[in-house]
Amino acid sequence: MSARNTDTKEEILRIGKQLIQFYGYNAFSYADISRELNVKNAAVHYHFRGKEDLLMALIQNYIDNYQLLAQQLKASNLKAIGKLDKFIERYSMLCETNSICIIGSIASDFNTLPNSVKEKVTELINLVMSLVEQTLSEGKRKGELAFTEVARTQALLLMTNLAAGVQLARISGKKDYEAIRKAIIRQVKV
Amino acid sequence: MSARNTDTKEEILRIGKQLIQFYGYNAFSYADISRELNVKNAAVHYHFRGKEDLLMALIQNYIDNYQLLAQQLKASNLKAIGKLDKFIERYSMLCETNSICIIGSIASDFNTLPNSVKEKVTELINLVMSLVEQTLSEGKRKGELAFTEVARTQALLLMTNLAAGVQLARISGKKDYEAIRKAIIRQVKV
DNA sequence: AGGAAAACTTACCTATTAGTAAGTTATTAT
DNA sequence: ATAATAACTTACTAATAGGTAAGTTTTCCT
Repeated sequence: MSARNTDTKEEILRIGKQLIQFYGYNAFSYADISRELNVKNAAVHYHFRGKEDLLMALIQNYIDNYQLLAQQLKASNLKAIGKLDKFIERYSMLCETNSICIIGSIASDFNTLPNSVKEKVTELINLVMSLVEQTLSEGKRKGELAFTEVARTQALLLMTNLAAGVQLARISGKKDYEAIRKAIIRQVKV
Repeated sequence: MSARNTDTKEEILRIGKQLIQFYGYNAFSYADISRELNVKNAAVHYHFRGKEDLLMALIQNYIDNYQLLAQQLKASNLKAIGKLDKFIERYSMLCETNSICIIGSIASDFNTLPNSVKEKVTELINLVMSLVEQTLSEGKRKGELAFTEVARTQALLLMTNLAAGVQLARISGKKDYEAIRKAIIRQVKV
């Protein structure tokens, strides 16, 4: 038999993330994951009892990841624009692969999800929103950014531009995403 | 037997639209429709051979609807802000029922759809985008609106704010949508 | 009134989905 | 070395999905 893969669990998460961002939560199955990993679907169930548990772990992964980003940005000596760039870059990468952000993907399927997942998504949204909002308001305070809306509203505008930007890019092309990306920066530049 | 319903086809479209906006394309089945209509699922297949055909008809419905709106706005003597309001109102109504726009819903499932549907969605997007873009540029020309981006980019920003706005509202609440809606207007007001 | 066409129902089918119970193999700790 | 545990596979479910063929009922047209 082939050598045992000790990080199947992480591989499942990696593939699950890819699938949800490319096809959507209700459009992929455990069979898709097990096929790509060359294991049986029961192996996926071993690591994540049900699809709901996998989704929960996936969202938690995102939360951990954004918490890490928040720390890194705090520790860095980047200006506000640089910090926003680091954030926006993630969406640009999604766009490259015709994928959409997990928040947008889940938002579409939101009404089919159990409450536990809904709450976890809310946690993720709150984290991302406060990261963007703080970056914006701190940047404004330091004179590195300029905008007229309150920081929270400006963060909402920025977030929705990005989230729907990658969605739209799938349909009408990547140039539209690029136009949005540049306009976002112009909106907050001094 | 009960009286025959002669507009089953339109009812199917109505319910299908509701389901796709509330649950998403890959999360509803013909059984959901037939149950609500008190017919058998074969009856749904009689009117729309397959799910793909139903989706096509649904998108065509939207196209017709937006073409009508474009005509109505052209024929009206509303100012640009008033025209935008008519457009935005549609999203506000979606938000009220925890629904999202069909474009956002389909964008999430885009990579699972056959090419015929993809092309039809592109047609819809182009129509909506040109409606918004024209309203914006005409408003600017008449001095009723003011913004610094080119009209096409401003339309992209507005569209993405709305599309993701209703998505976000599902998760973080309707107040966020309201904040976005008001900010959109401020962005283009003279 | 009678026939054609429309609008269904009945009764299937096949594929897939999420999931489980029980057994097997490999790894680790003692 | 061995027992426990982790990481699987084998071999199933039951439910649902999307779909079809053939028959029945209703409506429309003449």
